[in-house]
Amino acid sequence: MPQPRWRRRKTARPAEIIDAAFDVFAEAGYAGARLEEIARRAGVSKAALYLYFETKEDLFRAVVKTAIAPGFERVQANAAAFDGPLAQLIPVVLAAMAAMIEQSRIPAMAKMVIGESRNFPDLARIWHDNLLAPAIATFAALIARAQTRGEIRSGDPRLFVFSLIGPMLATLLYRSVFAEISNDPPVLSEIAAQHAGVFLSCALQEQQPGFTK
Amino acid sequence: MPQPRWRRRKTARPAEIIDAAFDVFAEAGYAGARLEEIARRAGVSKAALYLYFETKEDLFRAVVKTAIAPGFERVQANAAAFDGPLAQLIPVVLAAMAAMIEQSRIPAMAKMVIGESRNFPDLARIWHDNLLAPAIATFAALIARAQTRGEIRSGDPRLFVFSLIGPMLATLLYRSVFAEISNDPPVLSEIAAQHAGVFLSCALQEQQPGFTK
Amino acid sequence: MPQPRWRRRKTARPAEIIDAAFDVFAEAGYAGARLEEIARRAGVSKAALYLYFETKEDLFRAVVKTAIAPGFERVQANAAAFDGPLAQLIPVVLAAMAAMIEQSRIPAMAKMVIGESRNFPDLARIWHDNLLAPAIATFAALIARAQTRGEIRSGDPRLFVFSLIGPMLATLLYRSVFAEISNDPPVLSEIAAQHAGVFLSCALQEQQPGFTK
Amino acid sequence: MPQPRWRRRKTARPAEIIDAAFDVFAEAGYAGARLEEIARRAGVSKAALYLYFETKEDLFRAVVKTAIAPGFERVQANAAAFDGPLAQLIPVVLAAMAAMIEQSRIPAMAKMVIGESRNFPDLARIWHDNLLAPAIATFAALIARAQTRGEIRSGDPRLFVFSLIGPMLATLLYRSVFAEISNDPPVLSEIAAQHAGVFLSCALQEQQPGFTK
DNA sequence: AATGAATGAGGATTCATTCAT
DNA sequence: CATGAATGAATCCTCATTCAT
Repeated sequence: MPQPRWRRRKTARPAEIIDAAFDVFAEAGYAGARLEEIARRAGVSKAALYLYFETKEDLFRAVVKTAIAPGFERVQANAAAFDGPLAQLIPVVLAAMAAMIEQSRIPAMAKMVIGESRNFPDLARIWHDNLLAPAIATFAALIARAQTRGEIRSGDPRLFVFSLIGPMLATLLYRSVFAEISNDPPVLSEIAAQHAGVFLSCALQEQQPGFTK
Repeated sequence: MPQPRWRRRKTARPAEIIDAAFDVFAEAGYAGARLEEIARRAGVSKAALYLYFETKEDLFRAVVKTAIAPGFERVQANAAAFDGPLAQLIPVVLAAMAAMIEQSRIPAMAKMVIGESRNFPDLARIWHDNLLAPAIATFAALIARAQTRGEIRSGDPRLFVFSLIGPMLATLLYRSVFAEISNDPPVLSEIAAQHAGVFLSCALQEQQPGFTK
Repeated sequence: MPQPRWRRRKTARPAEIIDAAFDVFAEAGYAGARLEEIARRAGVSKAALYLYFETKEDLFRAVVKTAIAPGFERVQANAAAFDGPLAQLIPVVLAAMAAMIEQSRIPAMAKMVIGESRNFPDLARIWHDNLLAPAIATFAALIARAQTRGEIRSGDPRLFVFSLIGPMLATLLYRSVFAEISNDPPVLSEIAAQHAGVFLSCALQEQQPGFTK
Repeated sequence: MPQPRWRRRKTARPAEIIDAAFDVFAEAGYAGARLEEIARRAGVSKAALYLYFETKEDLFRAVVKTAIAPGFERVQANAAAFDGPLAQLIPVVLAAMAAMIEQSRIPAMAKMVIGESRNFPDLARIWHDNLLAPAIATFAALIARAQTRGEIRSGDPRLFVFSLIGPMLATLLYRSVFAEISNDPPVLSEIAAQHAGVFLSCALQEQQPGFTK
């Protein structure tokens, strides 16, 4: 009589279920995910899911909300607190982001948010308001400050943010979409390093003619 | 004096169906899409879909294959044929891509491919092999050549492609995911113009110290 | 190859389904009724039910509405049109009602309406407004007229309607509730005949003392 | 100084549960009733119900059996013991029944028995054998005796019982089915009073011709 | 070629009931 | 005695797919 057939685990259960659900949703999308499969992976019965979540949709929301990566916020906070020249910050921040993303489930999560945004606009809003908007604002502010200090050429700071972050997002998606297909997909940390160089090139280019639109 | 208009439909039907299906798949994802809705929008009966496509999956494949944007190939071909300095090509190419994307259904398509890649690995492969891989190869070759000419600093050309294209992909996804949420989403053509400047900064920076990792 | 596996019977189907549903609902009550059983008895698949009715509730409503017996209305109309002395009308009307009820499904229907009235207040209202209220009003008017003519003693006409109809309702319910139990349940037509005599006794009693409240 | 109040509950529990169950069954019918709701109203856990009742069905039976109104038996006993003229008894008995019913849960109970009789024939039998059959027999005997005394016209005594009781049953059901719908439903005590007069009219009518069928 | 009608397979959800504590 | 946690067995409902016309 080693373990009782089931343990009372009211506290642990929701997290375990969310965990299992994350995987299933990530693999199959919202509509394609089967509650039975989620239950199986969580090691509970289908009915048990309903002890913790009202509906499939409710569970999905919980999954998405849970995954608003805390790691991301830390990186962003560090960046916001930095006061030195941008040229010192950028390589560090990009490397930190790369490392954090690589060991998180952000890629799978990003795929889900992208794929289900139309069906769950409220979740898209949550991601936007809690994650993307603040991150963009933080970086835009850093860039704007750098511009006043003469470290960065003139231009729309928000667009510079997309210039800065975009390649990492592209890499991340490329990897997770074509994981099984491309035999040597780009590595996030490498893109981070090389792109930091590209981005910072523009720092001293202000006077150089010929490259503005 | 027969019914020529009715006759002619026979040829047009598959395309009309694919067209309607595109919209529905784009809005709801593969699993969430209802054949009934597709039929309704195509103006035919549900059963009629089966005259042209064996299964829902078959129709989805047709949709995705059809959407491998021809516009994209043209832009890429133009770029491949260009022989001048990269600094002249980049702004033109990015602007062309922005224009082409803005009036195409590529954003919706990208969302679908991203969202369903795990369920349809063969489609992911098709997109990869027919669209992304050649595009990346073309640009990587251009960059490599520019490097030998001393126009671009040293570094992995494939990664430079992500540096070049990533911001546009990020913008495109941001727009389509947060369309209803963000009140002034970045404009693709503007990102194209400004990012061209950023990217090309590195052309002459080779000797400048301090920005490599 | 005698009969095709199924016949196209779009027109007949809804009525057949309602018919089968009536029986099942009557036997098991709303909640206890199984759509599978209804489908089986109607000779269709469960899914076919949904071609004609949106939900189980919808089907139930259709059943109840359909059963607002047209026979009843005829009897009532005849009664309303009659202009002779009440003593001639009553026996005829009660006999007609008994005959009509005996060959209709009103008893089963009444059981259902009684049992589910709390869960389907709108249906209770429909029965009330379309069947009971008019019937009560008709009879109350007849009795009121008879009172002005001196044919019926004074008293609340609506209450007289309950005096007149109540025994038949009681009989009808007794029969359908205890059908399998009582070995000689009262017969509706007999109650109708005998009670007509009882009710009309009061016609000439007006002057007799001692029985008014 | 133990916990006497808590101890005492053990005895009270079953009755409390039956009480709560009565309400829920009355509101939703057997199938529609949720054990969870019953438990909630009884202030115990769902599992606790199973300490006192084997199954839902078992609990339902207990509810129905418990509700075989003792008040009813008293009224009936009084009637059976009466030996004067029927004209004196009837108004008193009907008034007593009206009063008793109005302050009891008989109406709700009647609805339940009517609604679930087919699913619980044994309960229908219990109600029949313990309540209705004796009551009918009692009144039929009274009427038969009155007939031998020349107080009541000839006719089937059992049918006279339905003539006598039917209007009250009709009123009771009308009130409980259309409680929320009819804005001035008939009052039981008034029907009792007025109908007593109607019924007794026939006492002295024996010789009068013209009202038999 | 086209479709209205029909269905089988399957999915989310509910609920009476059990079990370990 | 009492219960929170868990579940198996339905049950309603959906939808891709088929078939007779």
